[in-house]
Amino acid sequence: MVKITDVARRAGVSPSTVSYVLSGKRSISAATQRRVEASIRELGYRPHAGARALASSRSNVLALVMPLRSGIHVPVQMQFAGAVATTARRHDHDVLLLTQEEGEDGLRRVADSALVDALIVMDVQLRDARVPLLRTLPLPSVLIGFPAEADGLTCIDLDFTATGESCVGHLAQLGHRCVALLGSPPEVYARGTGFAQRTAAGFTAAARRGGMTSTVLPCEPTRAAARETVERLLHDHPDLTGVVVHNEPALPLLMEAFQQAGMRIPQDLSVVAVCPDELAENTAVPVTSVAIPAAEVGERAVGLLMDKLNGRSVPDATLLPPRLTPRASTAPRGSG
Amino acid sequence: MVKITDVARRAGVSPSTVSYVLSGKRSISAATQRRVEASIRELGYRPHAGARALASSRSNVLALVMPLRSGIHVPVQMQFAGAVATTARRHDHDVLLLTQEEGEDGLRRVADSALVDALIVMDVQLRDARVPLLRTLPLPSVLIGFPAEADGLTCIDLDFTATGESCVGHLAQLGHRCVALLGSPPEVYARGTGFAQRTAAGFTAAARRGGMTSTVLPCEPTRAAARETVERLLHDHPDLTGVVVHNEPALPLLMEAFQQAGMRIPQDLSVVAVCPDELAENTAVPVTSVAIPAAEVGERAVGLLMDKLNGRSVPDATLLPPRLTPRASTAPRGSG
DNA sequence: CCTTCGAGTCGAAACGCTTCGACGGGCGGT
DNA sequence: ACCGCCCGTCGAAGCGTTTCGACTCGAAGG
Repeated sequence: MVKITDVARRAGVSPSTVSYVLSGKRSISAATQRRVEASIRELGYRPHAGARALASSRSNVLALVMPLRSGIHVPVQMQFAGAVATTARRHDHDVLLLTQEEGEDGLRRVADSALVDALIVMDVQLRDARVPLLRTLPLPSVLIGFPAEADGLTCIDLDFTATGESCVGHLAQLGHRCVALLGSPPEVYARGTGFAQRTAAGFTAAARRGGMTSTVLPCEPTRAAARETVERLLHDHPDLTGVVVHNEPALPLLMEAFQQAGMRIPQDLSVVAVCPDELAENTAVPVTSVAIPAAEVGERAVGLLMDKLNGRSVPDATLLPPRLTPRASTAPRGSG
Repeated sequence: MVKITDVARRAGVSPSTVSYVLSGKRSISAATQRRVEASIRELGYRPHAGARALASSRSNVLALVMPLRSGIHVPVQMQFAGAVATTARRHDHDVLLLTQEEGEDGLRRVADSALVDALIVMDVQLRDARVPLLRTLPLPSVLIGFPAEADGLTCIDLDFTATGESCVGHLAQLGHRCVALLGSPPEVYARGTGFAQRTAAGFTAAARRGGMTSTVLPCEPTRAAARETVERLLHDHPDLTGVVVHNEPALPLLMEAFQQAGMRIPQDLSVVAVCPDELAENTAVPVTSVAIPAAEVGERAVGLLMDKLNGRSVPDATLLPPRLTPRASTAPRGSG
């Protein structure tokens, strides 16, 4: 293994000088800098991560806590993780993957052992057991999603309230008066998952403001559940003309169920979804949708964390505005 | 921060004794052991990961290299990653997430800097640029998938050749004589992805052995591509009665396209898929399928790595046998 | 009864890096 | 011409573990 002393000897300087070239924490003459860099390159030197962490009490690793719970859409999570990983690298950090298998102890473990410098916590619940723990840990963290009590924590997410509102707004503009939200499986609501509840809240509030009739129904992502949900919905609300679907895997199933129930899309029923564009573009009828900007959330989350690590102050809450893309699944009421 | 000297003092022993209690590398009297463990517990001691890595030249972290390429099914990857993470923890290791963004340099970086002890490399191509590099690295590694030249490397995967054969076998048993394989998008074949090619090889060989007519066609996971592929297939092979689909996102699209082309499943056409059970059970007609045992692959991969790290010898190749689950999408030929 | 051995413990030397204080030499200000 | 400063560099002291010999017992073996 080539170490800093080897680099130093070859460049004719002391190890500390090499270190300063690497970190830029003291000024170094251009000539020395060049020699040291050449030496590093020629020897293929890489600082030993452990030694560095020990001496500097900075590991340059951040933990990504992915619960991998049921009922959440995996591709979105993955897109997010990918963005976190590549953005972290851009800031010279690596990413340690933590699943919820370990629970809160896992967080404490990596924090106490100084394995990581900071935490990114995904899939935050409204009453999340990890949140009080995060408050006590000496490490900076960023949450994806908002717990009920978010004060003092740095959180970021798509603005799901505005998302719900924006979907309703779109339908309202097209003249729809009776709308429904078909959401995540019941377990997701039961867990108190913020994004599900916020979408529902925004949806309901906007519908009420617009004087529209509205319902919210959870839905399992199975063919049978989709059919049953649709039947119940149409039975209870015969004048329904618009739905918002916030449940990726169920979206195609629900659309099919509506069509089999005799509702043509968009002639009889307008559909808006909260889902990735890729999915929205590949359903039987391309779906008007609001995408979750997973990549942007991931990037910004890392950015926030870096700011905190570097002592810069950051906003407590970052809400990304929804962007609705109209497609073929929505049309003015009565256009059939 | 509480350190090993604190623990030692409180237990009335030397730091080295604490270390030996922790590692079990020397025998310690039961009494001492108890006192040390109590001390650890009471102080909430966690060894500093960096210091440990420096002194022992073992970081207890392994790298998971996930390319995040296009055309591969994300949920399966994720299931795999989850299994790796939890299994690694069971062996007292953590997992560092590496995307392909960094390319081969990323591998070299984490290896040279001693950030990780070992590598798990996913989505291996037949001619993979990372493979020669892995040979030169001093770190043990396990590949998920098989490159063209696998000698000297430890690889594990579902036996895709047998999978292709098994699907054909199932169709043959039902009396089908003209079959097709609808596979991954062309880009996946173009990259020389082992699993795609092996399934095709097994499929074709088994069909030939059985005296069946067979075709292999790639397919993009879009509605339009699915329709076009199906039309072409039915035009070129009017006597087609069985298909194997090895392309998760395209599966529902293809089934729909077949039905719209007038082929009822399973009366006119039997369909076998290579996909997760969850997907197979939620298509319009539940699909006979071979699932990719992602969790098992992940677990075994970590197991192999641990064996290598501990100097145990391991088999070069591990091929998991396919398990075909019959469902409603396959029936004897001419049963309609 | 003396030697030998192993079990149990300790002290000290790494491990490879960062960082702090110090130092020499050139420069500008007076 | 002198003082004080800042720039660039160095040496040495850590950072918290692990691990290697060495040491002390008490027990087993001759």
